[in-house]
Amino acid sequence: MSVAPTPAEVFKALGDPQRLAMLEFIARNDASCCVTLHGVCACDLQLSSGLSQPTVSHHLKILTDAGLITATKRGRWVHYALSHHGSSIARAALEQLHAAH
Amino acid sequence: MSVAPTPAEVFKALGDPQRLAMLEFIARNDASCCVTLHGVCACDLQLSSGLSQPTVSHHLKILTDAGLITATKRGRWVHYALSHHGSSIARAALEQLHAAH
DNA sequence: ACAACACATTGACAAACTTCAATGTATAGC
DNA sequence: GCTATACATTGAAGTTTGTCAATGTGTTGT
Repeated sequence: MSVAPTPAEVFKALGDPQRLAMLEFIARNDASCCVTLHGVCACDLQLSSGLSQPTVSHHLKILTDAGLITATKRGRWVHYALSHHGSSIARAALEQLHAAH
Repeated sequence: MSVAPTPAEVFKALGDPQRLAMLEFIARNDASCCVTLHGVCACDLQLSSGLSQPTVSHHLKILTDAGLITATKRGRWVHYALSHHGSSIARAALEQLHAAH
């Protein structure tokens, strides 16, 4: 579905305070390493951010398209977890800049 | 004059293809390690990007404010070089995300 | 089947961004 | 001084982004 995101796309997704806060919230409550917890659903982010539900959904789509998080639907909920795909692209882009130095 | 840039500011500055290309150009022609070369001036970036002079100046200001490059005026020219300040902020923000994981 | 819930999508609007033409500022050379 | 050069700033146009209200889709429980 989503093609490989470009470095600029990843950085652009990271370039919003609200989305960075969402990422941090997901990171702190990530359950991808300990399966006992249920992880982070969109309603949690709606509560923590104070934004409206459509706005949260919009930001989550951008983060997902950038490969920064993964969305897995379980029942009525969609659980979000960190994905290393996007951030590794960002890290590689940063490294490449300083490698040419 | 410029206060410490926030991670979101740095990422936003990186989130534009033209600015990323400029950064890469500056990185490849950086002279901060070998003083014999004269480095990159704004006119070089104008030529390599194909953008107008005011647009190049605008992007360079954004990159400078984000702490990603430094601008040093020598005579009529302003020479731009990579700065590790901004990118280290970006790297730290990425690390912090995965440290909480 | 029906109601309630979790989330996505659409439409709309204000703010921000990208871009360039025109103009301003400072430096170098005559 | 005057002219040319290198870059910054201003003003304006078109596009994109962030946000929410309204609505749609799918799932759970009764």
